This record gives sequence, structure tokens and C-alpha cells, in this order.
Amino acid sequence: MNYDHKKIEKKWQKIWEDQDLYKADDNSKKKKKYILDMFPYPSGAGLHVGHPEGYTATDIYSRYLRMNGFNVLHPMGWDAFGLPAENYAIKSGVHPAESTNKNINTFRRQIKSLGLSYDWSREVNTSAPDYYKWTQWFFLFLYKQGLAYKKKAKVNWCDSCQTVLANEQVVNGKCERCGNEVVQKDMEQWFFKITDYADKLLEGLEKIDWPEPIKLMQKNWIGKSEGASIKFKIVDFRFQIEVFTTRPDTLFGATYMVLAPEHELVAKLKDKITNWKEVEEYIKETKKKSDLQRTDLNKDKSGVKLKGVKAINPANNEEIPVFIADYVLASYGTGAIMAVPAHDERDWEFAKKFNLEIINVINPYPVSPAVTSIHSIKTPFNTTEEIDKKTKQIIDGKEVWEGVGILRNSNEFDGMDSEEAKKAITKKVGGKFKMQYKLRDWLVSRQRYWGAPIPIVYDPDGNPHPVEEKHLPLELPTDVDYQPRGTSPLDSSKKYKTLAEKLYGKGWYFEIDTMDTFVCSSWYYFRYSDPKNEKEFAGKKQLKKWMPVDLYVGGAEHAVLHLMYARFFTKALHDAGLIDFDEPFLKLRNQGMILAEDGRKMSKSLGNVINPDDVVENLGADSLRLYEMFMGPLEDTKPWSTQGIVGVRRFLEKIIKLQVTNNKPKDSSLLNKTIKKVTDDIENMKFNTAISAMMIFVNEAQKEGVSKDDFTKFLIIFAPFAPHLAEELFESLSHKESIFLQSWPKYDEKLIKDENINFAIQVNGKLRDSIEVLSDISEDETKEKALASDKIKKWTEGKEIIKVIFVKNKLINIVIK
RNA sequence: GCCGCGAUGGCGGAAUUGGUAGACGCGCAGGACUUAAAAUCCUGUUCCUUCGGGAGUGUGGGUUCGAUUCCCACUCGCGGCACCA
Repeated sequence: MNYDHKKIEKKWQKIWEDQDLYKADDNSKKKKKYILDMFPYPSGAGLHVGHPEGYTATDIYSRYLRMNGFNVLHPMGWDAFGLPAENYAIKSGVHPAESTNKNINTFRRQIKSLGLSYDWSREVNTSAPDYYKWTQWFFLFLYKQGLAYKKKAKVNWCDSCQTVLANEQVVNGKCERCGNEVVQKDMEQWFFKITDYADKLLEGLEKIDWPEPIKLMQKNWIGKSEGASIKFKIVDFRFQIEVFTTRPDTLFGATYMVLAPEHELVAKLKDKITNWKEVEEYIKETKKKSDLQRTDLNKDKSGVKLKGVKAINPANNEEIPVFIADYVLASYGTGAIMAVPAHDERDWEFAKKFNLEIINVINPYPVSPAVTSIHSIKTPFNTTEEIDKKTKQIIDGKEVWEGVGILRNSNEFDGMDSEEAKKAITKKVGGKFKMQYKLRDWLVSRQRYWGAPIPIVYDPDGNPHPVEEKHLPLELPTDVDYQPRGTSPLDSSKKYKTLAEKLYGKGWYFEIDTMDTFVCSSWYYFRYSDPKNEKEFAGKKQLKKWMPVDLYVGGAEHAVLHLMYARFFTKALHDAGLIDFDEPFLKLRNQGMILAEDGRKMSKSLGNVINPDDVVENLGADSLRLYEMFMGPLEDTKPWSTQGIVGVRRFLEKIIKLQVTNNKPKDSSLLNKTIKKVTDDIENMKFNTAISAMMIFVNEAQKEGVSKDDFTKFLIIFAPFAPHLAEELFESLSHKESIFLQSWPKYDEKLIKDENINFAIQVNGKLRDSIEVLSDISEDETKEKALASDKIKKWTEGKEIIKVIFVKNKLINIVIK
């Protein structure tokens, strides 16, 4: 038989579809598993060879689970709203719905050509009204829970294009389209209150099986830090300055304060400030700067002293100056800081520039293992001389010390440990212990067309009201002009205006912003459990049946945003009593990136893109699947190799050519080992070594021949990897039923054990000989045999044997002198 | 700058709790088949070597009978965050 992959693959894809082989059964009594891929954005470029990597991995796993008796939900859909379709519309005039549907059709055809075992009856499309009806429902749900609100916020604005830009459209502080400098503009925006869930999002990480680096990235994103909030009085003024600090122990070293330029107190202090013109000018300058310019670490610290304003350090009642400076961010903490130049690098830089007092209040600890272990810190010092030198530099104000240590220059706290002093000093000045988070609320409104409309209606006075559920979906109007004109394109729809007045009365109007596409993708995994439900986003019974997701596979680029948002939605539903679990994805694995053959990223402009269609056409879907799994570990970044894929194609051809005999096998040891290895490797998602084990089996079978029995079992474990070919060969062995309805073979422990093993003999840890022996051989017998070896005698002759190390079934090491 | 991940032949990569480094595949070399080539099959393939052996998993140290694996200090590459007080 020659390998006509096109014929075989087409044939079986049709049969599988006709038999509905991969349908997830809502009524089955079998145990369920929910295996999910991150659904793709159907871009105009079509499927990338990176997509099939994760898809094949979950497909192998899903098929494996079904053959092990599980009822598997394995769905696919489209993350179909987004900016590229809208940009394309602006350029070409083609409606986003039209180009998106075209792209979806391409993606669906491409994905189907890979023989993936999706239940296509559950396909979802986030841009379809029957889907975004529920995206809108989720908005209203959060709104009613008090988790959605509106406030003024800065957005990226391009003056020349007259449009708001998404963060991705801002490249190095400039507009992606015209290259103009991007500025910040205040506009009313909708937010989701994800910050309410900061602690829950943090705690939840403990109980889910996710890659540690991903958990860490989420932790850092949430950015919880422990500290104190302390109030500073202002001389002759009724308001106080509240600061957040993680280092209240350094309070005696606070020699000045800094407010963010946007801080509300600045305006209130106007009458006291004697250099108001200068201050005003600085605030104006700051507003002009983009975030990128402001946060450029390389730039010099800048700021202006608020002349005429003095604050009082509550620790020692010293009067200290107050500044505004853009290195203090309005959005974090209280937007004001106490500056301790001796113990904070940024304050130190600022103090140097403005010639401010630097008072050292913490000395580093001397070198002592006891101290370093108590504080679990690494001391950067090796000798007493080093620490003395450093301490002198610090005391002289020549160097910053940000570590822990012993207090000085702090009155009654002198000599105290800095950790202890955090509590003591906070207490003394009446401060409050506080947690602070970097996590910000999620800005969800977009001044864009191609997204789910926000279901809010305004009365003639401009007060927002939720659109009633009975009016959902609030459909995206089609009579719009996509050309950017400074507001959302929905503003141009007459029908949208008419509809609002028809439903609510004269002067009423809908919100014209749409939702961030991340909102759509924050709940799609619920919808697969009950995709056609018109009454709920998913039925209670179906949710209970399928959720949560048992395995979720996708790119690491979603480590923070998508995965955090999805967890937030799930937790909000849980708290409202709508679901009984609070983490959506029990197990997460990331796939690595597939690079071009030259080791660079695949890109059109570099002309190094591999099109999956060509690979399927020339070598077949089975070869593509197998190759992508064989390239290396799933999570690794690895380059494509046109030569390499030839290897797996040869492997497939070799299987076809195997001589299948009817003889009973002499020894099925290798088959049993292969079954065990492949089973274990699938469980651990180590597909590359599973394939290599199957190659070893086939190489052996090629030399020795293989019995029909053994070959059948081999085909079954091989089937999840190369489903079309496995099914074809299975049929050729006169089976009438699909190979995927067979149960997974068990291996026999007894047959796995080798009778003879190759035993290594080392002398002083170096391999000198090896002997064939029966397994489970005793130490004494091994030793005897080892010492009898001519090769070993050469090494041990005239030497004293100090000891012999024996490792069962592995090696013996003779230590000589 | 901070956090994380990684570095093994010519290449992609293997190596249970520390136990025979280089599985499997690609490439390459030689051979068989062929008028010839392709395909296929067989053999070899870490480097050095005076053929005894020696060196070797980014670099330098350490622990151990024994280290790709554990510890310390670096170098380089990739990813994330980035004035978060």
C-alpha cells in the first residue's frame, strides 16, 4: 500500500463527521472531562503553524481520554471581535462582519483539515448577536453587582487621526498609523472593579495546577505590598498629606515629601504656594507627556518645590519641604510619598539634584548567618571590612541602603531591628497598616465599532441606566461610518439613536462605546457547555455537568490579561451564587512559539512563513500533527525544520510497510514498554518522547516482523497522534468499528521487566566495563563478576579497594586508592 | 533595574528520586540496489588521540564514591514588569 494521505484523510474526516464521533454527550453517565484550547482570533492571514501545536496536544489528550472511558467536551470557536477587522473596513470599505465571517470560514476549513476531534455542534462566535447578547448580560450582571462603573480616565489619543488608540496601536509613544506623538486625553470610560478581587485572585492561585512562572506573573501583576498609611500635617493648613509606605521604619529619615502633579491637594494649596506660576507650568508640562515619557527610567528626575508649604514629619516634628514631581504616580497609593533619600534610590537621586538633606537611619547588619537566615535575606557582604566600608559610605550620605538593618538617628528606636521598627514607629505616629495593590480596575470601554455594544442607556439628563434584559441583544448597528472622527463610530448611526428613543422616549440615547474584546473571551468557556441556550448564558445543569475546565492549553501571551479576567468573571459569578466553583481552569499548560527555519519569528515581511495548508497538502495532516508534537517539549520555543518533518513522514511510511504476521509474539516486552511509555507520556503531555518510543517499536517491528495482535495494540496507542492513518490501517485489519471506539490497551507489569540487564562497572566513578547479568542480581554476585572482569582487573591491580557502591539494576562503583 | 525561564553533538532534542550523557529524529559519510539518479535498505557518526586512553552538558568554584541533575559566583539568550514608594 502506498501512502495516499490526501485520500485517507479526506475519507476519514467525512466518516467521523457522519458518525458524530466526537460529540460531547450531555446525558452520558460517564465521567466528564473538559479539554479546552484558547480560541483563535480569525485573522486575515489564516491559520499559523503555531495554532496546530496546542490544538494537536489537546486533541491527542481528548482522544486518549475518550478511549479511557471519559465523556469529553472538546470544543472550538472564534474570538471574532477586534480591531484588525475594523482597520480593514476603514481601508477597504468591507464591513467587519463580512471579512470576519470570511476569515472564520477559512479558519474552520483549515482546522478541520487537521483531523481534530472537536464537537463542532458547540462552535461559538463572539461577534454573533446570540453570543454577544450574553456578553452584554455579563456587563449588566457586573453593573448590578456594583462591579461596573464609569469615570473619567486617560486614553491614548492621536491628534492627527482624531481617534482614540488602543494600547497596541501605540508604538514607542507614537501612533501606529501616522507616526504622530500620542497624547493622553481625559474621557469618560467604563471600568470593571477587578481590584475588589485582588486578594481572591491571589489566593486562588494556590489551588490550581498552572505553570509556576504564570502564577508568578499574575502575582506580580496584582502586586500586593504590605505597608503603612501615615498622615503628615501641613503647617498652618487644615488638610493633611496621607502617604503609603512599605518602610515606616525609615520615617525619621523622611526629609521631604512629594505629591504627584495631579494630586488634588495641589489646587487646594494654591493660596499658600508662593511660586504658583512655576508650579502650574510644571503641571501643564506633565499633562503633555505620555505615560511612556513619564516613566522613562533613564530621564533625570524633575520637580518643583511648593514654596510656602511645609509639612511636619510626625516622628520628630521637623518641618520638611513639599514638592511636586512626576516620578510620583497619582494612580498608586495615595499619590503622595514621604521621601527618604538615604534609603530609596529614587528619592536619593531627587535629593542629590535638589540638594536636600539626606539622613541615614538604618545601618546594614553585620555579616552574620543568624541574621541573614532570620530575615531570609542575602547579605551582599563577605567580610567585616566590606561592611564597615559600606556602612561608612551610607552614613556619609554617599550611598543608598535599601536593605534591612539596625536603626540609628531615630531617637528611642535607635538600635532596634528594622522589621520590628516598622510596627513600633507606625504605632507611635498613629499610622495604619495597609495593603496596597498594583492591580488597577479594568478599563473595558472602547471607542470602536467592531465590538459588543455596552448595554447602557442615558436619560435626557445624561444619567446612565442599564438596558433591560428583554431588549438584549442590543445589536450593533450597520449604518455607521467607520472613519475615526474623535468619538465611537456608533455615534454616526441614525438607527441606533432612533431605537433608543423608540424604546425609552425622547432624548434618551445609548452608550456609543463598545466593549474590550477581552470581555467576550472572559466567559466563552461557559458558553460551550450550553451554546444554544436562549434563556441563560448557560443552563445550571449544563454548567454543573461540564465546568470547570479540566485542561486549558494556549500561548503564554495570555498569562496575565485573559486568564486574570476569566478568573475574575468566574469569581464574580461564584460570589453571586450562580456557580459553585470559583476557578475556571483547573490545569493550564502553555505551548511554546514555533519560529521560522531561520530562528526568527515567522512574518510576512521576512517571507519565512510556513503555511499549514501547504504542509497538509504535501505531507498530510498526520505528518504535520506528528511533527509538531515531535519537535520538542510542548512549552518550548522551537524552530521549524522542513527537513525534520520529512523524518516523521518516513516514520508513517515505515508503519504502512510493516510485515504483519499471524504468529504469536515471542516476547511482547517491547510492546508493553511502549504502551507504558506512551500512556505515561500522554498523561504528562510529553508527546515528543511518546513518539520516539513508538519509533523504537516500529524500528524493531521492521526488523523482526510484528504479530497482528501486537500491531493492533500499537495502532490503538498510535491513533491519537495520527488519527487518519491509524484508522485506515485499523480498517485494513478487517475491523468494522472506528479505532477511537476501542479501549486503551493495558500493559503487563511482568512483561516490562527485562530478564537481562546491562550492568555498568565503574572504577572511581568512571565507566570501565559493563556486563550482561540477570536482573535483581545480588550485590555480592555482581561484585564478584565485576572484579573478575579483565578490563576491571587492569584498573584494580595493585590498588587498595576502599569501598564498593552498589546500585540495584544499574551499576557498581569500585572505589580504589 | 527587578522578576521568571533557559544554555547538552553539525541541527531539533533524550536522560525516573544524583547512577552507563547524547535515546529518537534530521543532517552528514560509506556501502547495497540501479545503466544512472531519486526513493529504499544496511553500517558509522560528541571531540581529541601516539588507539593505551583522555576530555566533554555556557564559564569558574564547591558538595559527593559518583553531578546535565544539588549549592555558590558569573556570562550569554529569551520572556514579563518597569519611578508601584
